Amino acid sequence: MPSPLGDKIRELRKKKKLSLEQLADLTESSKSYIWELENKDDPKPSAEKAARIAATLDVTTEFLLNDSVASPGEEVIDQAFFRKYQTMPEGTKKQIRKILDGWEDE
Amino acid sequence: MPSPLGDKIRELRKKKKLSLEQLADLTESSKSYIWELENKDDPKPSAEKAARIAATLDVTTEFLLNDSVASPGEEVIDQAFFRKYQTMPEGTKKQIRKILDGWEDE
DNA sequence: CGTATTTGTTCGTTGTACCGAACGTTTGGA
DNA sequence: TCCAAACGTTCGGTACAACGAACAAATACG
Repeated sequence: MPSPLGDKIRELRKKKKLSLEQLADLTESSKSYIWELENKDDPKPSAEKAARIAATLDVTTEFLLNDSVASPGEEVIDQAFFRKYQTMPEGTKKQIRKILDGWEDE
Repeated sequence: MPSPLGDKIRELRKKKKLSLEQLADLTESSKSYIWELENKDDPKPSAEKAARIAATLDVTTEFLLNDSVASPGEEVIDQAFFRKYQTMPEGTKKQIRKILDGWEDE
């Protein structure tokens, strides 16, 4: 009795060749809990855990939690881009915005 | 003893002229819990609640939870930037992503 | 093969997310 | 001024998120 969230975590974890314990350590969790997230019926992690796990697996929290999104498609890539942009200092963001504003379509 | 998360929720809620009860109803929560999120020391909502609250307050989950993201003024600008980015053709977006990826910190 | 080490699974316990209901406070309008 | 909604606050209870430690399976390797 898996769940979309569980399947995504397992798949991404194996793609990164991580064991339950390794992912647990990287996300400040226990391996038994990671196992529960992957195998339990309807896991409901805290925002904190979900964010840590998503970050470690290089996807957005939205991708992990939103059941309708299957594979990291354009939408998810865009969100990852936006998340990265948001973490940048304001000065840098302003420069990037200028680049975007001046972009010539084609 | 407030928290960054609590301050953001309260501020955004009032900007939308919502009572605790109204926000609670819109987010499938109780008003006592919304109050806790706004006023307790270090609130740790589930990913589910955080996402619902962020959505009805028209901000990203990232903004609500990430303490380093500062003012909603900046956030609004960022979201406007993101909306513009999203309208661009995939080829252009890819170029912009490359620029961002190669950006040196500081 | 054997067995050592790594990986995955189970389970009892504990802290806390989240709730409902009662209580206190502010607001407005008659 | 009064009071009746609307709003905010407090609190005890409950379900379950998250953990640690012990057990089982799988893998590595001589």
